[in-house]
Amino acid sequence: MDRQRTDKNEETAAQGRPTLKTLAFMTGLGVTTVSRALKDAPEIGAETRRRVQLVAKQIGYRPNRAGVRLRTGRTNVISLVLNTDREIMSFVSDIIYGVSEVLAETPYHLIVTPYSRSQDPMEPIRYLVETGSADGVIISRTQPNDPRARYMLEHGMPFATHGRTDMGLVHPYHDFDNHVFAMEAVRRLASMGRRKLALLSPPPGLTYYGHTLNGFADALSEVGASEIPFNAVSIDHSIEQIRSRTAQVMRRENRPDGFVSSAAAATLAIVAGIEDAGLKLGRDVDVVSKQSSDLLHLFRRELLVVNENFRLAGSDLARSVLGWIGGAAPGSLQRLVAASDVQAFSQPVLV
Amino acid sequence: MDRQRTDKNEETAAQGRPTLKTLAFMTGLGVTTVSRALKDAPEIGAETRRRVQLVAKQIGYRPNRAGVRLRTGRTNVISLVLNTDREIMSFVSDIIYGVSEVLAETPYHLIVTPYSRSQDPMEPIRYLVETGSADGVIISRTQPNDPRARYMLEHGMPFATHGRTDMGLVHPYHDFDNHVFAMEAVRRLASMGRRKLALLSPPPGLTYYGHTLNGFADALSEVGASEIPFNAVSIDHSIEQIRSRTAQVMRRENRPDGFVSSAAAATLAIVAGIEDAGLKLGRDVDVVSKQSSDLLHLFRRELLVVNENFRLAGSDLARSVLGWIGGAAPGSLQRLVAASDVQAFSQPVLV
DNA sequence: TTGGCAATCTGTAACGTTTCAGTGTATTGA
DNA sequence: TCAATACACTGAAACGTTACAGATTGCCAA
Repeated sequence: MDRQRTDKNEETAAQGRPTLKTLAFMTGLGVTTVSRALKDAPEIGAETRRRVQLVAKQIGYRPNRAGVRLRTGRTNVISLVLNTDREIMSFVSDIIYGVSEVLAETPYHLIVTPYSRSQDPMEPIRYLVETGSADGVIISRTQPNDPRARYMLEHGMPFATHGRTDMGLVHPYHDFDNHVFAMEAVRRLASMGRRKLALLSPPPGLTYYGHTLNGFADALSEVGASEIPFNAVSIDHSIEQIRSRTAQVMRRENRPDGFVSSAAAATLAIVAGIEDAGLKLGRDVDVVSKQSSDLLHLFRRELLVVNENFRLAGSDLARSVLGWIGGAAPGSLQRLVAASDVQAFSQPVLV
Repeated sequence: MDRQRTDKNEETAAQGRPTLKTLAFMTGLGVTTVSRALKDAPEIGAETRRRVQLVAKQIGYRPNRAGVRLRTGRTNVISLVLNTDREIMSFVSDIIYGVSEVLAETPYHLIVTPYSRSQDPMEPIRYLVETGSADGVIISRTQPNDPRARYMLEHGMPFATHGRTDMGLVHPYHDFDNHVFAMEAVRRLASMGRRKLALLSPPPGLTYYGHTLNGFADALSEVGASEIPFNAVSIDHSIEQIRSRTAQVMRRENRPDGFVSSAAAATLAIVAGIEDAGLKLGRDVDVVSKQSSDLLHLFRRELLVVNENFRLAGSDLARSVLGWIGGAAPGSLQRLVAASDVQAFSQPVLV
């Protein structure tokens, strides 16, 4: 009996990666005690606890994720659900960086769960919930009535949304105040004497489409400017579509003298369209655009910009999900980021 | 005995997610048989196999990842290792999309493993290998003598690199032919009468830095043009640094009349610098740039571009790692993508 | 008839972890 | 002195899967 036990432990100790059994053998304790000692359980003697933790650190013990997951059901995984064709480029990497930054200090891994044109957006969510592949989920392209959020709430899956919902259900979110953005943009254009404004909106259906539209409309009436309809396209459309539609609109009699654009890439297309029509940015028309990296001023110095920080969004979303998992009230994990002021180009300090 | 068994199975069947035990109970077979039947093992009767697979599909059975992982050591995970501050923006999302696209059709999940300024690039690699957190790894920012590749090769971890190494070791890679890119760029500039060329290179240290430099030099001597040194900056530098360095160089007596740029964002800075110096793109100087999305022509129509497809890189890298895991020879999983021709702006068809 | 063999199927153990239900020993209160 | 109790620790079982080593059956050759 004693011999067999010794054999078994030596066998274990000889293996590559240390496990609880290895630690138990080295400390002369039972596996249970070691497990408890590592998580600071109260019924373990202070000295034993220290000893175990010391040995664990020395030999570089790391709990086996599969073992923990099988036993507890906890995956230590946060899933970021992404639309792989619609999402605007640099946006995604920033969010991923932000999320990673937060998860790096935790035992959590980030898994990217994609879905594409053909698929129901619910599919990856159902997969995650049904298979229990993650402890928490981050979604974007949030809708006012978002079936994904409702589903996860019903199934007890912690999540955070990039953008708000409007279903009377409470859950963590991170959102940029697009209402204020649109208002400030309009006010700025108005202050420059622009009176006929067009909006290149977010994709209809998403929550911030409404916020943007309302802000735009509110400010229009505030400053007494009027809207030139431009709603056949949104920032989800292709560069070429936006460009040609802009050119079309700019060739009309009653053309806009100001644009508000919800995305930087789309702004490039708007400007191209303006110039296709033979008009000049800054003289015939001004454009206020959101951007997530500071590049638009290089493009045309006449552009007016408002910065939206997606890296911040990512880290915020990650913290929110972790908070919910950790037992915080979902209602306390909501954040609406104020839109910064509209910025014009200022000559950089040359070295 | 019989009663106990029945109880146990009924208990199981009542649970949320179906397991092999559930299937065993429903089919009246043993757990082992069910497991074998699902993976088309030869010693299972044809009818039994069909029956088990039918029931499994009906009740939506999905193998528990933790169970499989614990038992077999296989994680069904591919890890994409990313530098979270240096990587150029849109580049990353494209790669992720490409990888996802391939993994979506497999049982593999994609986990993003970040590392940042402060860290040793080896750290995430060691973590992955030591903890066995992934079955395969994708790395970028590859160096001629890359310790990460060597380490993974030594430890039997399948991987693929974005960019080649030059250590005499064979492993899968995906690379864009930057030698040809640089040559074609120089040739194009030469054909336009440009004779004094500057190169905004990739970061020194990375393998494709050398490829680019060599291609640039080779073509210079071929066409009899000369180089204006511009090697105090690389595409890893900040937009502002590149911009001011460019302006500096352009104000010199012996200024370049042509640029070759290895990245689109950097090209924006180069053009800004050129204009800061009071010169005009297309008249005083021409610029050939790589780009990964078709936006540079919107920026300045005089720009000449070569497209590099990072989404393709991603899917290629994913396929390579899977191939290696699946037993293919690593030497057969290498791909060098030819650089496409230099493209000038052509008026788009307006709708 | 019998031994052998192929064709199917099955129970048990193990992967590493945590939880449950203890076990043994010293300390306390009366 | 004895029971009660706090303290420190422990083995066994379970999570879901696969591999190993059988078990049962029918069939065929000798």
